[in-house]
Amino acid sequence: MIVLDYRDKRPLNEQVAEKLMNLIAQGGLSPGDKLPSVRNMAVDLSINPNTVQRAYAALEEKGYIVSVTGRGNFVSEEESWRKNLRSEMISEFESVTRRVMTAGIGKEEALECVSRIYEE
Amino acid sequence: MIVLDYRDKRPLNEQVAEKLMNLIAQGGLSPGDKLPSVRNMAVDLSINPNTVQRAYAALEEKGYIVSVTGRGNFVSEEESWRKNLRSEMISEFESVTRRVMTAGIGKEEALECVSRIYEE
DNA sequence: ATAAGTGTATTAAAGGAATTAATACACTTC
DNA sequence: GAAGTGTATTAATTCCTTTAATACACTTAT
Repeated sequence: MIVLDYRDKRPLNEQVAEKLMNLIAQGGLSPGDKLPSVRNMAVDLSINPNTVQRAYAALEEKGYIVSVTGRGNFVSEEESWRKNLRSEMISEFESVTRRVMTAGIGKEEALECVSRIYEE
Repeated sequence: MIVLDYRDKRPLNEQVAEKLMNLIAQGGLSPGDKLPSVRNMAVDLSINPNTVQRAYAALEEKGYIVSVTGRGNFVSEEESWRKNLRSEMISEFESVTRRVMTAGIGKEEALECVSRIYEE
């Protein structure tokens, strides 16, 4: 389902959470879908169950999933995270755009770059 | 000259290097300018000289500054880092744009966002 | 009802990376 | 020569992540 990148220096729990979040955002996991159990995911990734648990807890806090004791973890309905995701993404996009501008990259070049990515 | 953000979880040396790099890229420090000495900067930020030294070493490796034993650290001529800065910025911009696209934000909205930032 | 599978919580140990600390040395400027 | 500079080294400390080993409450299936 997901693959860890051990060159990535960030904590494993953050990495797991981010990869699952991306999967959810991209529709690889749909609302209502059941995620692998904490223990299974741990075996799958060869990491500790506690680490998976932290990743899941972070996802639940952000509204991406819902945890139900005894049943499992399930992808939330879209309404609960779509808006949040949008504003987070846009905010980050604006911030990077400002730095790009400051670094001396022209407006035209920036616009072309965006267009190019969207055409890929 | 710069201010540390202790909510930022990244290492201090990286943070110092990045903030100085931004200052240089934005013209807050011009080619030839002398940076605070390792020891003075350490006192200024209330951190260890070794940490400052690491930040300066990273900046020198990327060509932003030149270190001269006995004299100090000086901002490099622009040619030595402008190209590098451009490619790094563009690479980061592309990466964020992909994520923005993945998150379901449309091309038009992204383009408008860029335009808006550049008009500010 | 019982067993297996689930989320959650707790405590302890281990490991690694960043930071501090204390020096030392070579060089430049005054 | 003294003071200020960059650089290097080694050790200790501190903090965070991860692992490990359990335990408990709940749900599902048999």
